[in-house]
Amino acid sequence: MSVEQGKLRVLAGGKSADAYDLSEQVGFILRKANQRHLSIFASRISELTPPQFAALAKLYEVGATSQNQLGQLVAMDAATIKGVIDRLKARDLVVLKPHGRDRRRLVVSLSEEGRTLIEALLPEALEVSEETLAPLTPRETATFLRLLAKLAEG
Amino acid sequence: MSVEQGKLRVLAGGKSADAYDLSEQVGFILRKANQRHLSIFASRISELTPPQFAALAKLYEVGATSQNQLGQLVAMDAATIKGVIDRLKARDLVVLKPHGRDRRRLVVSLSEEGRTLIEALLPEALEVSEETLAPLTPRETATFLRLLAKLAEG
DNA sequence: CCAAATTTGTTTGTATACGAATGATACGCT
DNA sequence: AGCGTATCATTCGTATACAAACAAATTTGG
Repeated sequence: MSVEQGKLRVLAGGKSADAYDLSEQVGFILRKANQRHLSIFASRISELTPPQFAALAKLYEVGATSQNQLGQLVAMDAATIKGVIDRLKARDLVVLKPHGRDRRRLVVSLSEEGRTLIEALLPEALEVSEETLAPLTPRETATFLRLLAKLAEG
Repeated sequence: MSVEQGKLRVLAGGKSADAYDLSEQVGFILRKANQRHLSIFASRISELTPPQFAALAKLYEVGATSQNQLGQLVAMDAATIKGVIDRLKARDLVVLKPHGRDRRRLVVSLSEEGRTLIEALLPEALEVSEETLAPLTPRETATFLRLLAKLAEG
C-alpha cells in the first residue's frame, strides 16, 4: 500500500528515463493493429477465418503441396496447420491424398468448391487490405509495408 | 484440373492489376511480425505470457480496477481478460476483492508477489521492445511506431 | 418509483497458436 | 545393408481470442 505506484521515475528536468508505458510498446500496438485487421476481415469475409483464407489462397497460388509445407508457406507450425486443414476438409474445401513416393506425406489440394470459393473471395480480400490501410496515405502505406516487412523478417 | 492456376492475370505490358499475393498483404505480414515479437518475448520472459505481462503492467500503472475495465485498458474482451486474471490469481500474482458499492464488480489489484515480479520484469520488457525493433534504424523506428499506431487506432 | 436498457462478470463453443512428445517413414553415411 | 538422424503427421496440454447467451446488479427514462 505504501509503495509508490504508477510509472517509473522521470529524471529531474529531462525526458523520461526508463519509464515503461505499455501502450507505447511495439508488441502491444502490433497486437491492437492485428485486432483491427481481424475485425475488418471478419466483417467482410464471413465464410472463412484469416488462417483458413491464407491456406486456401496459398493452395490456389502453388497448387498441391504437403500439409507441413503448406504450413511453412503460410507461417503456421505443424499442429496449427493441421487444425486449419481439418476444418477445411470437413467443409470439403480441400482434398487430401496420400503422397505417392513418401508414405509420411499428405498431399493437400483445392476441391472444386474450394477453388470456386477462393476465386470469389480474392477481390474481397484485396478490399480488406485496403480498408486496413485506409488510415494511411498511399505514401505512408508504402513506407509502412516496407518497414513492417523488415520487422517481420527480423 | 484444367483450370489455370497461380496468380491472377497480369495486364499486357503494365503493372500487375489485381494480382493477389498473400505474402504482400498487410494482415499476413502483421501476423508474422507479431509472431516474431512473441518469440522474442518468450525467449526473454519465461515467467509470463505477453497478455499476462500486459495485465500486470497495467495494474502496476493504474492500481486497482475492475476486471472488465482492466480488460479495456489492455484491449481484451471480458471473456479473455477473465481467463488471464484467473491464471494470474491461481499463481497469487493478483488479488480479487468485491467492490464496495457495486456488487457486480470484482476489484483486481497486484499482490506483493505480483508487484515484485512486474518490477523485476519491466527492464526486460524494454529490451524485448528494443530487440523487436532492432531491424530498424532509430529513424525508421520512430516512423514505424507512428504509422503503426495510426493503423491500430483506425 | 418502476420498467427497460445497460453494465459486469460468467460460461460455452469454436478457432487459432505453439511447445513437447510420439510413431512411422525416409534419408545420409559409412 | 544398416544405423543414426531427420522429416511428416498426429496428439496432448496450455493459453489466448472472440461471439453469443445468461444471471445478477445497477442505471436510466418516463
